[in-house]
Parts: sequence; structure tokens; C-alpha cells
Amino acid sequence: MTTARRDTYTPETLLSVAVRVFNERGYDGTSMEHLSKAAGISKSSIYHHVAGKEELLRRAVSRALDGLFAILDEPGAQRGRAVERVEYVTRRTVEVLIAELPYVTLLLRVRGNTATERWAMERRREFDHRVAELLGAAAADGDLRSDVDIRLATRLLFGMINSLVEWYRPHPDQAERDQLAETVAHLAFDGLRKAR
Amino acid sequence: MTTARRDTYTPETLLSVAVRVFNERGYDGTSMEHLSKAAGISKSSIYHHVAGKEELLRRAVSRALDGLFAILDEPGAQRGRAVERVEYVTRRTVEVLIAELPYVTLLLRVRGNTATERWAMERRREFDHRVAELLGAAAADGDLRSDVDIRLATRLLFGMINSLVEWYRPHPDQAERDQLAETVAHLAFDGLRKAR
DNA sequence: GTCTATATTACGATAGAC
DNA sequence: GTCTATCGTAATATAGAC
Repeated sequence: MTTARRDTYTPETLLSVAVRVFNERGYDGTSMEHLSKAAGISKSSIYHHVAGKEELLRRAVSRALDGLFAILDEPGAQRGRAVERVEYVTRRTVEVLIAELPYVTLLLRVRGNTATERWAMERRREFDHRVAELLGAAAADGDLRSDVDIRLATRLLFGMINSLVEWYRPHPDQAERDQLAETVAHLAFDGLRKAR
Repeated sequence: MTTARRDTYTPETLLSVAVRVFNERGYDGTSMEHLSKAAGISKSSIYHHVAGKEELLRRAVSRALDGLFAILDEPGAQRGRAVERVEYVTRRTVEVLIAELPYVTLLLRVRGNTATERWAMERRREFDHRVAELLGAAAADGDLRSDVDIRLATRLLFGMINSLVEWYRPHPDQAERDQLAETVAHLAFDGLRKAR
């Protein structure tokens, strides 16, 4: 082994700094100079670790997308009635959003000006589509209220969940985080689920 | 009277072009060159109508904020039980958001990099605060479920409403627009309001 | 009111020393 | 791995002709 702890940047540690600044100023509003100041190294040193600004964006949104898509492969999203699977995905989406907050925040804000941004938007739409299918299956099972359009409900549900990135700030208390996911699912589905 | 119809830009008509481009590319991602191409006039001609890029932003977010604050002065937001007032404000906020869609969209996306952006964010927080107070009054009246934190509910409600700007596209059918406001209020309050 | 031409600054990225 | 110096481009904005 070499020295126990290196006090230099890796692409990953540099990424965490960059994502914070991207979220504060917006991706387009952040210059390499801004990143350089925030990281405490010169502009050219950043290029030693990553190819450029867009690579930092790609790494960040990839991390967010990987976290979201992994939810769909979990047992809770694959077994049981559709309404229970979509409720599970709702809770887990909130949890992943909180666990990877800065990365998902950045993902939700890309505008499509670069190839990387357009790729991220397409992958995100794919995730939304997968959840919309689940919600559609739950409706077909007769487990959702019939007086609400399913596409509209999907969009409002995602709108509610995704809005968390605009105000939620990391909390050390694990119980508090579980509570949040429960409240969101509770609020969403007590409005959605057919009375019985 | 002069000629019935001038085929030249006013600050207002130029604004509608600029806001569209701002929403497509993001404010920071839009250059005066982009605006010039979209408007079909040269960069320097734009400066004949407005002082610069930031003035276009200020005019846009002002229009959005004026529309939102006007809701709070309407009779429906001032009379009756708090729970009915907040439901009225919810419906009207959806309607104003749709009526002034590109302007509100831009307002909801400002990041705070300029003085104009920080002013807009502060005014928007003020509006949110006013609605949160209404929701608090409704809770004090005992008209809302007691198992949901009121601050969290306010944020999720706004998150749901504001997410409309991410997917809603103008629709000529007035009934469709009324329907949307009803559905949002329905979904939100059938989850929020105490069973009776 | 619109244009071309340009001043000036900021940006992303590279060269090359240490 | 980090630096200073710099390149080439694109940005906001202005000058001044028509």
C-alpha cells in the first residue's frame, strides 16, 4: 500500500465540489473559474482530472440515473400487485432522491443545450415512462380512482416527488428520512387510491 | 391615429420572443446572439428596445409575480373559511400559471446569479409564505388532517402545482383548462382534508 | 429602427515549466 | 499534480452610419 490518505483530488472528489457549484449557480452559469475557486486549485489542474466541464456533468447525471433505474430492479418493484409496486417505487424514489440529492437535483435541471444534457433528458423520460406504465397497470387492476386521468396523475406525482430537490436539505436522522418517504406516499396515494 | 399595425418590435413583443428562448435554453445558456436570431433582428437592434439581457428577465419575472400576487387580493382569497380560501388560491394559482405559462416558468427557474434573480426569488418566497399562512390557518380551524406536517404539505402542494410548467403546453379549450385546476385541487385536498 | 463594425471582457481549453 | 501564461472563441455591450 502507498500513503494511507492522499490530500489530492480524484475525479470523484472533484465531482462532489463541481456538482455543488453547478446546483448553486446552474450548469451554464458556472465557469471553470468558478469551479477552480471552489476546489482551491487552478483551472488547468481541473483538466488533469477530467476532460472538461461536460464530463463533470455526465458523471453527475449518470450517478443520479443509475440510482433511479436500480429501483426498478429491486424485488419490491417486481413482485405483488401493480398498485403496491408503484407505491414501493414512489417511496424508494424519494429515498434515492435524498441519498443522491445533489446529483438528482442537477439531473432534474438540465435544459438540453449539449449532447450530454439531451442524453440525460432522454434517460430520465425513460424512467418516468416505466413508472407511468406501472401506474397504468394499477389503474387496469381497478386499484386507482377512476375519476382522475392517469397521465395527469403520473405527472403530478412526479412533480410532487421531484420538487423535493428545491427545498430538502440533508438530515442526519435516518428516521426523519424514512418519515418523509412515508408522508409523500401517504399524501399521494390517499388522494389516488380508490376508497374501500 | 397612425398606421393601424406596425411591423416592428416593442419591448413587450420582443419580451415574448426572449422568454420563449430563455425557457428553451435557460437564461444563462441564452446569448444576445441567440435572441437576435430568434427575433430576426441584429443584436444591436435589441439594445434599442431594452437596456440589456437582464432587463428582459426583470420584465418577465415581474409579469409572473404580478399575476400571482393579484390572486391574494381577489375576493375568493379574502372571504370564507381558511380552507376554502386556500383551495381557491390553489385553483387560481394553477390558472394564472397556465395563463402566464412562459413567464411563470422562467420565474420558477431563476438561480440567483444576478440582483434581478435574487429579487425575484425573494418575492416568490413571499408569495409562498402568504399561502403557507393560509394553510396554517386552515389547520388551526381543524379543517386539515392532523397527521401531516403543515410546512411539508405546503411544499409538496406547491411542488405539485409548479411542476405543471415542466410539461403543460397551452391548450385552446377553456373547459380543459378549468378541468386541470379542478383536478389539481381535487387531488391535493382529497389527500389533505380531514375525512368527514 | 435597424444595420455593420468593433471594443472589451470572459470563457473553455492547452502548452509547457516545475 | 499543480502551476502560470496564453490561445482562440464567444460573450455583452457600444459607436456611428443609414
